[in-house]
Amino acid sequence: MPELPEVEIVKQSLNKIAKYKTIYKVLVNNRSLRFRVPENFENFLRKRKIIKISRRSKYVIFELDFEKFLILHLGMSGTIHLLKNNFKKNTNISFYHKKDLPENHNHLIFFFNKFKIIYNDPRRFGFVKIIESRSDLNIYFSKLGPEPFDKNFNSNYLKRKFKYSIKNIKNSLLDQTLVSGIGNIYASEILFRSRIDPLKKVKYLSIGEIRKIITKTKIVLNYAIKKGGSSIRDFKNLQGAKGSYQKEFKVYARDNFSCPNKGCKSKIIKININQRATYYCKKCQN
DNA sequence: AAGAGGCCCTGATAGC
DNA sequence: TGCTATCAGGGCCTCT
Repeated sequence: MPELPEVEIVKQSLNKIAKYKTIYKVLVNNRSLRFRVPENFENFLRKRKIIKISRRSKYVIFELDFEKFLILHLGMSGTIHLLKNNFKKNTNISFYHKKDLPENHNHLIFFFNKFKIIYNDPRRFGFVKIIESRSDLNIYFSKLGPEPFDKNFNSNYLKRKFKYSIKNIKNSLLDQTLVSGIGNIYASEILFRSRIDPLKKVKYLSIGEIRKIITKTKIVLNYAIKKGGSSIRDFKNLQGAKGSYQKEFKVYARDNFSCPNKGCKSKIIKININQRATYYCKKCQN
């Protein structure tokens, strides 16, 4: 489910709610997430204060007191839900009503004084991890490439990385060690707006094409954040409102629709690149 | 050592 | 309707 924009929305919502709050209890209903939730998870988090919530790539990072960290990855189908202990109207933040919570797969519940944060994940590709120090946190993320908005994600960097690589550009955009945070939806959207064939080998990209990819990446991701993320199946913000960026999709899941470029009479086609659906216009992207 | 493919898992949908 | 097959937004691991 979640790519960088969706995780960013989750992070922003969590900060509004849980910043400076203390977790007083954790309940683990199911330890079999992507990685097994450790036996000491509940005890470790009990009575810890959250200093702030941040994001790196598609990971949510809870910074706790005494320089400890909790990392959360939502995998393909993870969602976060807020539940107020005593639901009241007229509060300045709207909470999930209990009836809107999914019935199953509520694997983790974090109890706060006035609310609960619930981690739900049908496919269980998501995971949590405790990190014991800031240096361990840096080590954990050391293999990730730059954030798309980072100044290190620039044309010199990509030129160097692409010079001898025979990989296609679609797959390269999904490579988290090259640039972190882009997933399968936004990869197709970025390449359409850059007018580049997703199958093109990166060593053959011109400097102009490389610059275009960088610019369009920032534009697409930024705009998606502004629109509250994409809700293909089930992505909602923590208050249960859906994002709306899926309405802006030019190609993703739009096979057999007409190409949205003015004057182009081609249809959007769907192909598989390394087992992942890829959508593009053969006429505009080459 | 880069790059491709398998695999973890449940649920929604399509096709018969 | 009810079965089976396919596919879904991620990333780790293994093999070549």
